Amino acid sequence: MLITLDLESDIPIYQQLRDEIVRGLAAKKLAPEEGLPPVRALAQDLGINMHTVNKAYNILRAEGFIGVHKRRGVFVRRPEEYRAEAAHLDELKERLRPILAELLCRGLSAEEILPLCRVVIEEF
Amino acid sequence: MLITLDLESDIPIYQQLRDEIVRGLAAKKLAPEEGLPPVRALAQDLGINMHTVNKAYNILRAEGFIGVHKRRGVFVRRPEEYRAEAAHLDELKERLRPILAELLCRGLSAEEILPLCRVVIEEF
DNA sequence: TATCTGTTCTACTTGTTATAGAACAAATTC
DNA sequence: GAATTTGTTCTATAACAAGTAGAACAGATA
Repeated sequence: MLITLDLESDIPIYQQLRDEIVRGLAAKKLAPEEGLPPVRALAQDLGINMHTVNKAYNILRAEGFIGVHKRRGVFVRRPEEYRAEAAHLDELKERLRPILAELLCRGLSAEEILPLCRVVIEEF
Repeated sequence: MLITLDLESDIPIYQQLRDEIVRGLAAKKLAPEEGLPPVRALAQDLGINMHTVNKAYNILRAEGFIGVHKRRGVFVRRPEEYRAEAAHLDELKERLRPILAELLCRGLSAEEILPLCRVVIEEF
């Protein structure tokens, strides 16, 4: 799976890495039980620090997306294990709100925004 | 217009304030040409520092939403002056992507996600 | 036993966030 | 003209986050 980072971005590297892996899950480019690279190897690959990769992995684990075995390393959990619950939906709606607000007040209608969302979804 | 801030949040105060004002625009609770409170008064009202308000105002101005007169203060620009252009749409799609990806990989289909977006839009 | 895994620890640098106070320039009001 | 109100700019400080670095640890496995 290809991971792209922008080291110039004002989005933290660990956040970008976390987002890229979630994107891989959405696009089904990461299968359940599949192993992710060791923190040291991935850090080397991406040209970043081991601790930065570790931070991304820890967030993903806290979010339920991955699990950790000592020695076997990090692996993707099964989708049943991180299905959306009410709390997730609330938090995701909170994060959607400011973006949708900006689209609205920049003159787009709901009938223009929803197809735009569909396009983004279908790009995965 | 009511502005709510969460000083405990990990989202910076100036960002929350900026988002609240954009939300006010989306909800049409802020009319074009309407004046916003002076930085000192709003800071006092919200219990935050003047420079924090000023930072939010500067972001909003850079984004085209507000204008500044010396002495008359800060005012809302007309919607024609900040209509979405291609660059805006690209940036907003980028910001939507990780959220929609998370909804997808947590098991929601496009047919569940789009109505959810509609609900958020209709709450303004 | 040796090795590979994530984890934890200290340490340091850099940049961001938020606060504070002072002073400035422009525009308006008296 | 003088005083006032506006955003702006400056210096300063404290707290925190991000990223890097190196070392050491504990568990699992070959």
